[in-house]
Amino acid sequence: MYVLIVEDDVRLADAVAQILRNNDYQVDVVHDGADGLAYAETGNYDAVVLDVMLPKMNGFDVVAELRRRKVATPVLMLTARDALGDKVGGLDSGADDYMTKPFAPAELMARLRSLMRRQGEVLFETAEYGDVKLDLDSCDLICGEKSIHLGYKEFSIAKILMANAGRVVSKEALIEKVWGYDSEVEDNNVEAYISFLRKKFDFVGSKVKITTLRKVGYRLDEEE
Amino acid sequence: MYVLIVEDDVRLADAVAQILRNNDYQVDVVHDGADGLAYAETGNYDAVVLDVMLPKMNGFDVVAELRRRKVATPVLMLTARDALGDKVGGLDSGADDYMTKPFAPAELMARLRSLMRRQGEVLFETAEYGDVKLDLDSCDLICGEKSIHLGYKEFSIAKILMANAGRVVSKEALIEKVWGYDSEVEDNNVEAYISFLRKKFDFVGSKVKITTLRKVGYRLDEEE
DNA sequence: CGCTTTAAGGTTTGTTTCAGGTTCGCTGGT
DNA sequence: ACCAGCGAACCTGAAACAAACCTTAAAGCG
Repeated sequence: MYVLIVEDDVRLADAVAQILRNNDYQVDVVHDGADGLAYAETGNYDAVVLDVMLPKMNGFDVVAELRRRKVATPVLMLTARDALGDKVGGLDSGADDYMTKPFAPAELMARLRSLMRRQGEVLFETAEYGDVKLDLDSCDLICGEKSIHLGYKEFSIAKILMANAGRVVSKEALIEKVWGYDSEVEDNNVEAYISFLRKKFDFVGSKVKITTLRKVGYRLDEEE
Repeated sequence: MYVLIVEDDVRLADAVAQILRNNDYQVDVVHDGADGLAYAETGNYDAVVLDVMLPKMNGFDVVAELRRRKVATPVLMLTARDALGDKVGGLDSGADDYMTKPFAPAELMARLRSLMRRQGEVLFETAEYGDVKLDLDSCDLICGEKSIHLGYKEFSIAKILMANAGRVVSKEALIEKVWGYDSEVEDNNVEAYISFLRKKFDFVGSKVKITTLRKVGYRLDEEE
């Protein structure tokens, strides 16, 4: 479980980090909004703890931008005081929960657990679907005895498709998550990778297929 | 992105419309509750901004009626003053958010964005009428065990018909919503799609039929 | 070198058009 | 009133068309 802490007050940041580490979380800490956004954007965290008052970019803007970029990582906002305005602003801009400083360690943990549980229902964490597995370390696609290596981009796409198995993922979503929100990649690029992936799914003899939904996107399905 | 504004104060309505247009939304404005209901009911908007105090039919009743008719378009209610009663009433009757006048343009935009984002995630994944369902992700028409894929245009038309099930939809309305308000499409084109759709409704063995009303339009009906 | 991107031609699928047929409602004659 | 006949509106299948997508090869790039 990875958590990102974005908090400029170093003492508080350390304290929170300590609490989380004591509860067996992996923790990264950054100290301003711009860094927070950059880190969170990777989508590699299971939750983000985000202060409102931050150098470079305030917490609201960070969340808002994250959401705009279709990063769904749950965000717990910290605000200095019980300012109702902050609360409204926070939830509005896309945060999932909100907590006033100071707070008890137990409350922090409770809220975080709650957030991650909520997400757990929706997002697959296992890179596994049907008869195929995705080795998240080595980027190998595995099915039974056979396995084949995936390039990093192939791998990212496969991961996203598997996380949303059975649901449709649009080309735009793939581009945004794999290449970044403002990239100039052509649709054809995605198509090429889909083609590669199909070949590799085929090679390992999987029953899982990528089906195309014209004008809509792609979806991972299991052949019956 | 289409937004409907229902507000009897013409100056305010214009102001709001302007704000939205500046943010690249398509905006329609109507000035009383009855019209508001009629327009919103089409299901063709991504959000509705709805005043509480309205001629003909007040905002609460409009939302309540919308929800009763299974229209899930998110609604942002406007109320003249910070009357707590209004707020409770508004959220109670099915509105998704609530804002007091006067308000800052930025706040309006923030709340609208938040509403639409929320809609993107959770809102009905399927439209439903009689014994048929429309999978809004995969564009499949489903009835019992059978299902069949719809092309994008077919799908759009089916969606509009289902959103207005039991009511008549004119050919012009269909053309406007599916092809755009200034398109040069022939009526026959719509007729062709209606034909396709009938065939597919038939294929899945649905009891739902598209009935023609000469010189008027089409309507979705359930065979008794 | 392996991964990524670009380019080009081919394939499929959804869309539009067209032509002929059918239905419906109106009109005028009985 | 009734019915025949006519034209407008509508239906539908086939064929032409266009857009989206696939695939492969080859060119970049670290």
